[in-house]
Amino acid sequence: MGLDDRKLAVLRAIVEDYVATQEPVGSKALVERHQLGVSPATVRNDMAVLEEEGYIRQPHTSAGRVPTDRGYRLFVDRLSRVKPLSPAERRAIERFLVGAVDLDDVVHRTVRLLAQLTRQVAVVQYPSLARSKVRHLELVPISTTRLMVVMIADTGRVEQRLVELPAPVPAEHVTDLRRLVNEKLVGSQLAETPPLVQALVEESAPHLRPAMTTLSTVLLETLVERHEERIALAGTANLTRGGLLDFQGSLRPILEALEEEVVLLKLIGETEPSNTTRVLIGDENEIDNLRAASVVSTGYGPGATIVGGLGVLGPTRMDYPGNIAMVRAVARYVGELLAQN
Amino acid sequence: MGLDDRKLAVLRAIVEDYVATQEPVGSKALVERHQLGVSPATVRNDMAVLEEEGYIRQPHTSAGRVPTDRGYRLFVDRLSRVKPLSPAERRAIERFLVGAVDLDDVVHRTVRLLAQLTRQVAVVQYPSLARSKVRHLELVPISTTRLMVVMIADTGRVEQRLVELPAPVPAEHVTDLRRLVNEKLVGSQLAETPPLVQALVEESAPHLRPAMTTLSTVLLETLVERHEERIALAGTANLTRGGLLDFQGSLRPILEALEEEVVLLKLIGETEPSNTTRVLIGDENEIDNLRAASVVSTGYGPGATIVGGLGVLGPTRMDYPGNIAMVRAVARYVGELLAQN
DNA sequence: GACTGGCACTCGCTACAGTCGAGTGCCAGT
DNA sequence: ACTGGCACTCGACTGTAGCGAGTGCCAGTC
Repeated sequence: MGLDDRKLAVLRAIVEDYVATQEPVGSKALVERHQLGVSPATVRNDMAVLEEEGYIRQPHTSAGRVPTDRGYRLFVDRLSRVKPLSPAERRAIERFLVGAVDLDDVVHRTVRLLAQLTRQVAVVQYPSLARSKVRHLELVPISTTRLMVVMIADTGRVEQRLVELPAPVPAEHVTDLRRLVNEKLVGSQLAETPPLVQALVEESAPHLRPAMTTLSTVLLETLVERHEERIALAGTANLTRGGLLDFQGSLRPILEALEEEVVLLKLIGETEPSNTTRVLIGDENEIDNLRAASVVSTGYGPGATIVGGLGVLGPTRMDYPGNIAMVRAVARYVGELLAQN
Repeated sequence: MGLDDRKLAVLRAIVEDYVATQEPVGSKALVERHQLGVSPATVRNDMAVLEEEGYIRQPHTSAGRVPTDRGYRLFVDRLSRVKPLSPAERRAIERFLVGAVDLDDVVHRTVRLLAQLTRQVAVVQYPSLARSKVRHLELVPISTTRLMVVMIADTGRVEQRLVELPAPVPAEHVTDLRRLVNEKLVGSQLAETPPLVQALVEESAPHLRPAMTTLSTVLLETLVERHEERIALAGTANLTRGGLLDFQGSLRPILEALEEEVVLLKLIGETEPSNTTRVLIGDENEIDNLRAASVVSTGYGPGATIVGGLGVLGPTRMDYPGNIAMVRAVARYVGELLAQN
């Protein structure tokens, strides 16, 4: 399988042209627009090889070539040149993110920014609770048998939940509970909380036992098990660009997938290695509904740690180098923002 | 202008058939499917009148008739018969809403339920802060110069915000601040808070003044002015049903509009009169992007008070009676749920 | 042996003509 | 006031033809 340099150059040219024009690209157009230094006929031969190897294909016999998922993959892995952000883009990022007052605010601004820059659907995961540390736990008595538990994480996330106590608990006891819970849990990673919470129940004085027991149940339930992850989404209108040519005519499956938090988490939440950008192209995607889409995602967080993921989703025919650059840049800025916190 | 009973019956039949089949309906089909008791020719005469009056129109000369926005309006106002929920639907509502642990949970379940029942896009506004009363304000010291303010509303909503203090404040002072703020504000409607907060600053002891001042600014800013309203959305995938025939072929403007919180609030947030369902049909909509859509919305809240709005959005060609019934039913159930709180 | 020019061929796209039929408007008759 | 009948309109569909982009292949050249 000789994929010499020129064949690779041809593939790169095909991808770039197709992404730009959205139309199958033929041999003649190719030599005109790129300095390949050979004749159309030669390019045709190369194309035949590329097709045989599965990197490109013909929509119909008398049409130009279009990259396959495999072609995009090769392009992303070996052929794309890094595309530096324009000063305007750089400025847009800075301007957009200053003045955020809130974690909510940061996340919302980020997701809108990403959608606007890439002109794709943007997804941002809130800092994962599992990766956060407890900064403070507040117990607010609502009535004698009701307690509002508020957990503040070091990433700025705040979760709250109402607790129904089995029996009335006087204010002093609440103070005790608050002290105990904070002593034990503050500073610990949420994912490692369960044994600590367990110990808390066992060690607590008899008169606090019942309250502490229900409290612990709720803590575990809310903070560790149940929908601990949140997601923000923006730019769905961008799916309609490219007039139904992408996504083989129906946005249905895409929109459906975007409504499932679980799916989105799978897409951008799994990004482990920092500094790396993950690119999923078409079929590589495990979610059936998204077989016609590509995802560019990365992790973000203060400094080198990663507390969540963010990324964009669009047609396989997307500007990979550009999107990768933007996703990276935005992730870096958000990380810095969180570090200042 | 004679719109006798039969003409109205004809209009109703046209609307019902068109909504069901999505195809222009002709005179012959009409008399076959409905017991109008007259011949197609007579119906044709009636149709001519209805068209002249602007209730229906012909997409092209040799096609059947289609209702206009005005026709739908008349249908909704005078012709539609209430459509009682099926037992299955009733059960679905109940099943869906029990087991909600949280306000967040209630809202999310509600919006998904609505989307599923109506097969349209569903929108639910979180209980409006402006209409809520303060139940408790908690001040959590994060460091000596940072305070987390947590506000718990009687509707179950919880808002928090970080405050940067101008100078370090010792723990005892925080306790004082907490007491003062709660004494003054608990139980008051949020919309009426500003003067109270103002008074709070003026009345506070000199040593608390600086802290109270910044605190008050943040309180006003977060709770009254800034994005006090939240919205949940579901069922956007339903827009793709009816295969691009609705919305004249492009979902673009609709999706764009749905991303703007402000727009959605305008749609469902304005619903004042309880017990009433508001129906906006096509052009009646003030938002240009939504000129091809209809909105059915109503207010909800515990008992007779209204704390927020909810509704559905879909093509003008929608099942108005059904959607009205469902929106109402869901609003009532959610109200009951909130009342139990 | 690699590249090139030339040529025959494929096939989707567009335009055009013709037919079909659903649906209409109108009118004379009951 | 309603009805049956009839001429008419016009979109949808079908089939044909011509165009042209693009290909594959082959013989020739460096």
